[in-house]
Formats: sequence, C-alpha cells, structure tokens
Amino acid sequence: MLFNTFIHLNGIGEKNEILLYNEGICYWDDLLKAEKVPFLGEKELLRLKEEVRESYTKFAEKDINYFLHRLSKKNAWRIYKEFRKYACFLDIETDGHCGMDSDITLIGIYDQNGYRAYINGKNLMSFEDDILKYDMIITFNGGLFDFPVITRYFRTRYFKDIAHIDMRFVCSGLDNNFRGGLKSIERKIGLYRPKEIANLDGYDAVKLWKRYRCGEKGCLDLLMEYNKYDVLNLSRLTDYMYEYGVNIMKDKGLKLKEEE
DNA sequence: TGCGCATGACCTCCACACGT
DNA sequence: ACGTGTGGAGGTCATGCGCA
Repeated sequence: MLFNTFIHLNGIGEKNEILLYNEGICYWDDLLKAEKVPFLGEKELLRLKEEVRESYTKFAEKDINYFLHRLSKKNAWRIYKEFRKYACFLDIETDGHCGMDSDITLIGIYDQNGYRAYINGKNLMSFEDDILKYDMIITFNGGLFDFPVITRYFRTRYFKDIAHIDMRFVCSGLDNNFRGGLKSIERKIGLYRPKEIANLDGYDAVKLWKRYRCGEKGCLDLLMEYNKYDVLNLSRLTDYMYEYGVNIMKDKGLKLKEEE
C-alpha cells in the first residue's frame, strides 16, 4: 500500500488522493508518467513528481520515519506491508506503581522467529541491545504508555527516534467501531485467547507479578502466557487492519494491478 | 492578465482515551 | 488515578480554475 499512498506528499490530502485514484493514478509510477492531472497545476505536478522520486530514494534507504513523519498516526498502517519484515511487536508489563515511574516487570517481543520475554531480575537488561536489531516497533498505545515507561526505565533517548506504529490510532482511524482497548477490538474481529488467560487484564498482570515475587509457583508462566498473547494477537490484529484498510481504499477508487 | 470563487490543506486549541 | 499524544472542530491560508 506504500506505493499507492500519496497523502505523504505536500499538498495532497485524503480528498486529493481519492481524486488521483479516480484519474487512474493509483501507483507512484502512474503519477511519474502523468502529463496532466485536471486538478493540479503544471508546477504543482512537477513538484509532486520530485517528491515521488524522493519517496523512492527514501524507500531504498529504508528510511521508515520519512514516511511515518509525513503520515498521520491513523494512516501509519499503509507502510506496514513493505517494512514488516524489519519490525517487532512489543508489549510491557509493570508493577503498577505511580504511572510512568513504575518498574518494568516483563517485556515481550514477537517477530518472525516467535516470542521472546525479558524478565526483571533475569534477562531484562539484554532488552536494550536486542531491540536495536529492529528498524520498527509496533505497539498498542505504546506512544502513551510503553515508550515513556521504557525511556524512563532504561534512561535512553533511543525510543524517541525509532520508527513506531501505534495500532491504537490505526484502529480508531480505520473504523469508529475499533475504538477501545486491545482486548475489546480482538473480540470484535474474532481473535481469542486460551481460557486460562482469557479474562486477565493489566491489573491481573500486576497481581501475578507480586505473587511470583512471593514465591508462588506458576505465576510467572501465566504472566508470560498473558504477555505472549498480547503481542501475538497484536500482530494478528495488525495484519487484519492492513487488509481492512486496503479494502476501504479499494471502495474509494483504488485499483490494484493484481491481488497483492 | 487579473479578479473572485471554490476547494482543500494547514494551524491551533481542547477533550478524550488508553495502558498497567 | 495518572500522563500525554492524538483527532476533531473551527477558522485561516494557499492554490487552481473559470471568466472577462
């Protein structure tokens, strides 16, 4: 969908993008080949072509933030397919203390190789090195919760620069029905969790950690299972929302060359 | 060429919503 | 309960087009 996106170009908003689609300009290449576009002046068209050439360069350079900074958060899904192989899904659990100053108890990462947990008191400090391997992080509400907490906990500025898709704003942007928390959206699109963790929420994760610290057996495994389904279902949700977004654009006039 | 109109982008402010 | 970035609303600015 990245190569069908024009709203990252200066002067092109969602309405103009649909007008481009209706003119048969559905790919960056179509715009480069266009000699005249009814609602664009000659100078405007030349400038847009220059920006499309720049977009190709930025794509080749894997400059994900170039696109994310030019797209609103709700439209970040458009770059997902082209860059997902460089991404991981991330979710943290905390001890629930004092908002942003809370201690991280567990960080879960899910990528092409599967799930990995970083646990406080065990391997949490290796998270900082491992996360550098990724060019993009996908979270749910991470911009407001996970990222600030991690930044304070590790005292790192790194997270301010890394490419980030926050699915909370993607979901609510695609459909009003997808407003709400991760778990409620999961249910709406037919994603389910094993029954032993089906009714757990963030507060339960805090309680599980406390019980684990008191020596209660099985609590850490259950907490990890909870966290694992947070990131696993986040990846399924992202795939779903990408297809959902593409279908919306098709309804608005986007014509794809083949089923992609 | 210059004017006025129409359309869409952009800017600012504020309430909202989500995570644990 | 807290922190905080976002989208929406409303107003302003910029650009293209049609007409004389």
